[in-house]
Amino acid sequence: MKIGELARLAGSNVETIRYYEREGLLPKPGRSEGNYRIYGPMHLERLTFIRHCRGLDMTLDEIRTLLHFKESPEENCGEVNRLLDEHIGHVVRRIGELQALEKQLLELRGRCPDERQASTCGILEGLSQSGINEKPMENHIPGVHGTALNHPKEPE
Amino acid sequence: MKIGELARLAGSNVETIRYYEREGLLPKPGRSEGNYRIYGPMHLERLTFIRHCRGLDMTLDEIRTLLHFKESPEENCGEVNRLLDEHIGHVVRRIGELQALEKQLLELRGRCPDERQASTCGILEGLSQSGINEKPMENHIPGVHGTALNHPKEPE
DNA sequence: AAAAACCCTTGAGTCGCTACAAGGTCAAGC
DNA sequence: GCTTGACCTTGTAGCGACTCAAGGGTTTTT
Repeated sequence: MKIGELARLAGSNVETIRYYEREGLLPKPGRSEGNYRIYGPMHLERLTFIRHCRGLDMTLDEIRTLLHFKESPEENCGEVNRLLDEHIGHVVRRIGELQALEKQLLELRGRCPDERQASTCGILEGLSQSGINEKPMENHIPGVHGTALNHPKEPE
Repeated sequence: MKIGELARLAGSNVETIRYYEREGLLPKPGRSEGNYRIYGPMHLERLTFIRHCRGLDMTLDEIRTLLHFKESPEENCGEVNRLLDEHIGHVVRRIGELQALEKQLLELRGRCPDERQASTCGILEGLSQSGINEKPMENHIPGVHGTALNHPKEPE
């Protein structure tokens, strides 16, 4: 199958597949006469695996590790377990951080219950004051904006 | 005051301040004879405001909007309230997503309670199967890895 | 045979910074 | 007066995980 079909089947998109190839996550497929990438079922399985992992918010590096174990069935999977435990720890910590953030935001929101002149808006006032705790973040779970799974865009 | 002192007072760092200036979030300060940026108290207040907002995981675009209202005290602050409500919505949604993610990860982890050969590891097996829901994410709150507030690095 | 749809490569852009390089400026100490 | 070292300047490259655009070639459909 060609790259477009693979993308459809895996719910991915074409650029992402080529990106994974560049990154060494997907093996380079064979080429057709016209220099098109030709994929087989194992490519689909591997891509699906990767997308599942990304769906679980793992980094490409973590996924690389997991793929290594998939390819070395005789090895001990203890590291897989550890990787997952650590990842779960990140998620749990991130949830806690976001809950603290939510509390702060709700408190801030409460300072301006109605619409008024910006000069007397309690929210803007609150943001100018101190007391907002900045917390260091040493894990790899992003903040509030962004980076979700990117899905192939819907036809319009 | 010069940029280094401003950075210290705001708990930011020098490069970030110059970056905000380039991005139009901080007004260009005056310059000294030696072409140094010279800041006043209002710059400090403004930078502090920005850092607070970043501490609440707002994007620079959202912050731009809020700054606009700070500068137009006669305007109605309804949009400020809406912006905050929307932002809270993002956070709440993201928490829900991460909780679902945690559940999935725990389930997955349960499939391999001990260390064994990778070929029989229930985790790797689970990741190869379908059934992992990829959810579209239209808000701007990142997933599990990364993007926290960047803090000036500690002296070692 | 022509048009549409697909594919190719290359390179740049996204966000919010961080960090480095190469150099200019300035106050203090010897 | 000269060096040291802190501070400043501009400019550039890098992070992660893609995404998109330009400018072609190939295949499929009409």
